[in-house]
Amino acid sequence: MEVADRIGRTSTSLTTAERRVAEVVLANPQLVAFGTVADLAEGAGSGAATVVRLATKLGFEGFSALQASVQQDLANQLRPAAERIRDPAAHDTLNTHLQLELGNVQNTLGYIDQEALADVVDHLSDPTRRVFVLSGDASKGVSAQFVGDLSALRANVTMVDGNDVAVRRTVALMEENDVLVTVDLRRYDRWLVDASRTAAQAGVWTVSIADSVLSPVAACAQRTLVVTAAGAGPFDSHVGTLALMNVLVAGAAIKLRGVAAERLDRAEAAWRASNALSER
Amino acid sequence: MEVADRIGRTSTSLTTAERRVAEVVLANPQLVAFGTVADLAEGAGSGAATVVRLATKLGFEGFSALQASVQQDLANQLRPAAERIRDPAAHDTLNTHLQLELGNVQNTLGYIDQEALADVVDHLSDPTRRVFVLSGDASKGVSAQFVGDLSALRANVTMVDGNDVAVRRTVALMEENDVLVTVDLRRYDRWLVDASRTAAQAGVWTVSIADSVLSPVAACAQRTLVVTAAGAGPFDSHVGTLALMNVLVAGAAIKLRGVAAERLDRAEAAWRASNALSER
DNA sequence: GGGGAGATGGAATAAACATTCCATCCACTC
DNA sequence: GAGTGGATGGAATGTTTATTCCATCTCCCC
Repeated sequence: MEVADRIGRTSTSLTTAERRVAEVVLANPQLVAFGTVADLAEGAGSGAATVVRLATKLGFEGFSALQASVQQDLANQLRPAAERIRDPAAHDTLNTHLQLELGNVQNTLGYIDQEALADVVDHLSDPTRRVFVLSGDASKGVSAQFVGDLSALRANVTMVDGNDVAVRRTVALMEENDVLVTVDLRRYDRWLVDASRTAAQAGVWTVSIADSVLSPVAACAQRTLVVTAAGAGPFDSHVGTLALMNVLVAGAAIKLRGVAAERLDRAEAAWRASNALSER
Repeated sequence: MEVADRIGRTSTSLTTAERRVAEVVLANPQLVAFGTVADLAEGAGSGAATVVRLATKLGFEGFSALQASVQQDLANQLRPAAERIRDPAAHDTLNTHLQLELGNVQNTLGYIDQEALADVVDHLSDPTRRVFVLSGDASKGVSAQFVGDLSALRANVTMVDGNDVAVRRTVALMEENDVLVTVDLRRYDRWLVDASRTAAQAGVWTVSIADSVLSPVAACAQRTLVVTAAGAGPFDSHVGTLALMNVLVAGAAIKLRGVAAERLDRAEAAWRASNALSER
């Protein structure tokens, strides 16, 4: 988007009112394309003159030129995606990734077992149960993301991590009422399979997030959620997995509404207090 | 489409010139939405008065009303899946997520600045440069995933983490030839902004992965990659971010082909040796 | 605390525009 | 072939809109 580029390049030299206008332009381009200077000014809570000043500062002849640019962008966006894809030297590699990742999300969320999903969400949002997450090396990052998000909603969510000994100890200490989430794809890590088997035998309720119902972890899990993880590079893509985790977190958030909201508020307050906030 | 309906209903009573105009309206709605009476008249090879007469004949107050109607239609078509989804009480929550995440991937990879992308990949795959990744709290997981994957391809990839002091020290020790990747969305963490600013001032080549070109980190970065992170739950979704990171990793893998392959082989060998592998 | 430079919004101005009116044209009828 | 009805485009008109200018305000520096 031409306008976004220009805003990015000019962003350091924008005044506060101009920045407000720029934000509206980015967030609500239709207001620029279809509206007038006054409309935009009102949307940004600024004067009309500021809008025009921003337009010229971005290198346009005036508001009208800015508007024309946004209109062209939108017109491009309106063209069917099929047409759009082939024209601008659509770097094949990028397009490959796009198709691949869209497929990962589509296949992961599209063919999910809804009953299993509901059951898993139920278990994850039961505050009397502790939740442990066990991840293969390749998916450690997304699993950490999952643990982080879920921790914001409820207590007692733990990433089982560290060396082999630490993992064994943690697993040995799990109880019947606990929930274990294992995340492991393709080349399965032996230690993870062992650990989850041990936990399952101890009566821990186990859900496996895997790339196949045939994965060794799935065998000893109460529920299995299958993800598609096709990657274009040397690694599997965890985009589908992360999308699934977002569904789980969102589901838990709904079930935990009261508790979760309070937790989020407290976290928010703490964040504000410790400054953190950097407006500008 | 409201306008199409009206044209269909009125079609029998249209004069030839009016019909010509109506055809242009249907075939090229952008001309109506973005253009003027004169534009449309020229497009249809008719006079301006005919255009206005058609508008009133269709039951609109005048051309302006017709234009507003077409604009609304287009705006609906344009509204990102994010918004379109939640308004009609579309209580198919899973489908909501699906559309949302597809939109995140589509918008993140679809509108990326290819030049910036190539430049970033170049820097990430330069083995003489050290790579540091600095992430906001909310995106720590996906960033860890990124660091993990990139580490498998090349040496000297570090997640800048720990307490405030540790971060400051690490940043202070960065050199001109280093690369800093910052990942921060919306409610920006102050310490991260500060740290990246410090690094940028020290001459470190910085790339910002952010949700807007106006993000404070983008302001002090050489390059900015913008991601779409619409979330249905209480948190932003990092699915688009992860997809982008996969593109970066895959790009680096290609550039680093020789070195990376050797590293991957060594890792593979180590993994096999320490057992790990559990075929079954 | 006082002075100055830049930022900001409101009002004046000029351009663009939709709308309306009217003269012309065309087709059809008697 | 002349007359009549509607259709059509060009020009006048009044409104909306972008633009420019300027007074006021705010923040920073001395």
